Amino acid sequence: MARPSLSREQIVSAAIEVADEGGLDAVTMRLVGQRLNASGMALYRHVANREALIEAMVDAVVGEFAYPEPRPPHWRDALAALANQDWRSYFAHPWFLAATATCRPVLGPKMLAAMEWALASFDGLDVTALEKLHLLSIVTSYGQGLALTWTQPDREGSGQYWREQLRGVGHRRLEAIPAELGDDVELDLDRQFAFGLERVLDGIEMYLTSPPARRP
Amino acid sequence: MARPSLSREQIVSAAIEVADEGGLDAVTMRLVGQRLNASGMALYRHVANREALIEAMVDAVVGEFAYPEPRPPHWRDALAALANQDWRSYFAHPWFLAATATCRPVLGPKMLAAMEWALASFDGLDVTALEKLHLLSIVTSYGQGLALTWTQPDREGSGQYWREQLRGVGHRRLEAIPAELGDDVELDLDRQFAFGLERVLDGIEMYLTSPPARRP
DNA sequence: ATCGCGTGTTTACGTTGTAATCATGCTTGA
DNA sequence: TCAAGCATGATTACAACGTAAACACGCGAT
Repeated sequence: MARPSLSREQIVSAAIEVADEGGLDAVTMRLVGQRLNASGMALYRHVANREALIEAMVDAVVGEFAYPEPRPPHWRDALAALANQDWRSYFAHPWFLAATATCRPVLGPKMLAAMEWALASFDGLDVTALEKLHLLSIVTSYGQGLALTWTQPDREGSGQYWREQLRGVGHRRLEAIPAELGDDVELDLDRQFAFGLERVLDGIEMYLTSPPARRP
Repeated sequence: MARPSLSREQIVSAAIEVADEGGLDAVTMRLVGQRLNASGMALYRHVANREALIEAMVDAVVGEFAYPEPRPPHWRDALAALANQDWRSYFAHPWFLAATATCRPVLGPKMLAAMEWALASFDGLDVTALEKLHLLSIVTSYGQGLALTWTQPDREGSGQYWREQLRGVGHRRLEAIPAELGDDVELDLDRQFAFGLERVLDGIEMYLTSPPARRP
């Protein structure tokens, strides 16, 4: 058979590059193909359709940076490392959360490996497997939710947009919000994430250290 | 002038109906217009473009259900009410989070009113305005993050999809996940949310009851 | 050598967002 | 009362999209 000049990984990598530069809307079959000196239709030999391509992109990003090995022995350090890792990924690929919100959940091999790493953080603690899953999803959900709102605007006006919004409208209506908030919204974002992460981990720790008999 | 037969609110409402039935992709200028017995181009007299329409849809949903008045006196009850309210909205309009992930953040009048309600929950506590904002965003982020993954798949196979994924692949690779997990994933979702919410609120309470001098 | 099939290309079609242009009829100044 | 003006919606048109269908090519097996 004619030896293939395109591979699925090549295509997914090229698509990720396109998305990093131009956003999810720029991930066009023709554009991704063009980056590989191929026609847009060539991609369909390796990918079912555009949606499947985006799912593959999501799974590729999940496995792009591996969690630290060996895993920190204490569950709190492990979950903090995981949360920070995910957080960086969301901003390295601002289209990522929009992709997970649009396509149906991806449970690819990379995602499974990540879950395996994460769930093992609770090894040795007196919790059921289902509780492990729920506690883990608290951390990941918090990070995803916070990043969801803030990964998008960076593409254009960045802080400018928020400064106008908060100053113009908010200053009159929301006396509770300090006026200087708009200034360093993006610089504070990492700090805000770290702050909230500690609260979330506190809540989990409170549960883990409570007597199992008193748990709901 | 010819009296308008279309209003901006009508258009936004029709678009929300279309999205509820067919998802965000179904929100087409022509389709929304058709629901109002109008051409697709007619919408452009009241809405800048499709993206602005979706932003208007987001703000409309934010204000669709008001938070309970009067606000529960204890901050924990107020935040729990807020979180449950948002949670219901995400599933009433499964396209909502995908819209916020795609468009840039919406800070419309409804959103500002909601933030005002929420921030007042912390009145009387010894926290700065910025801390109020951060604590609030922990709760909202957690809810958004958890819903982000789970509002999408319901459109098609629902639990079927997860059952296959978890059973087929996960059963071999993820011994930590109980096999019966896939059965009642969706029924347990509300319970999972409530469980995580209590952990998050515990973490916030731990912060609020700690001496202000020892806070970071 | 030749057959078959895996690979990429070309062409084509329906749908999308939206710019440009037109048709219409209410509102307003005289 | 009546003509002008303009806001509103309809029509037309176009580039770009996803992708189905048909094609051309060339290596592996026979």
